[in-house]
Amino acid sequence: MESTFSITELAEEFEVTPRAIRFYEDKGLLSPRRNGLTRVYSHRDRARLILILRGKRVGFSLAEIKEMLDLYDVDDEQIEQARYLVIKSRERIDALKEQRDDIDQAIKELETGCERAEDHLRDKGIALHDAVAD
Amino acid sequence: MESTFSITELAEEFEVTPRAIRFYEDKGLLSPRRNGLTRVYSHRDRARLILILRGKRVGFSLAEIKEMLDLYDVDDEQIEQARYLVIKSRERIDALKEQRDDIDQAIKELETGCERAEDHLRDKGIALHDAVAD
DNA sequence: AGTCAGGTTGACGTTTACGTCAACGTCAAC
DNA sequence: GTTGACGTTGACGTAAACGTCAACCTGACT
Repeated sequence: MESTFSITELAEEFEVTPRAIRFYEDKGLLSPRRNGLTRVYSHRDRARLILILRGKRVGFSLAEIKEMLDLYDVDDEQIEQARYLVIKSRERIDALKEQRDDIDQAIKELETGCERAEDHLRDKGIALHDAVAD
Repeated sequence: MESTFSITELAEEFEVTPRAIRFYEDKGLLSPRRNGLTRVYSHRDRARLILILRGKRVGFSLAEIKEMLDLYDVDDEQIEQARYLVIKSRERIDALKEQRDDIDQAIKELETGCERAEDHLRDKGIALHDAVAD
């Protein structure tokens, strides 16, 4: 079990490009050690990357993720960090629920329009089953 | 009941900016008549605008909306248009459902992380109710 | 010596749907 | 005759998160 990682190792493991990882560093989310110029990632760096990607999955911006990670560093007992995380998570959950409602609404609209179009087709000629995309 | 509209009238009615409406024209989604330079919108133009905004609401790109509108024009009995609409709508519905699943997944992840953080806070000191954002 | 795999730093390009000027026209009202 | 409301056309700016070069270095193998 290796104790350090190269940029492409991490990139492949998590299916992101090296460019993306460097980008996160640029934005202050990562700061791996260097061997000369080459980046060398510790397990801690790897853990941070996991947190970054998890944050992205649930819709946080890189800026928000950075704030959380920064708190995680400064805050010894992670009290502020935990509090911030709770607040932000609740905000995000609310936003996501709204987004989900919007999606449900959109699906309804689409289904209505779809049925109307199908009726129209049935009227003019029955060729619905031929409706395969090119 | 007026039979034509100015750009700001439409903009206000549908709560978009004139800039947006001109943008749609630029992209070929609208082509109002002109009185000199000034744009004059008919009921038909207004109807198209409604379709554009509905399309946007359900997540179609302007390019996709344009394709539908173009078909609507060419296609006399709207057969191709209806078929295209059905296909695209189904695609969109599928994509939206996936998106909704992603959101549900994200909410779950957030709730888990949230609970963990709350436990941590409860461990260290009870100050959860003070956790109001600034 | 050559050359390849892997790494590096800029720096500009991409996407979408507009926002935000600037500089100008025009028509009616005062 | 000038003010004001409303309109016009460019043209550049914006957001986020990278993609995509170019030009370079460096150590290992052949």
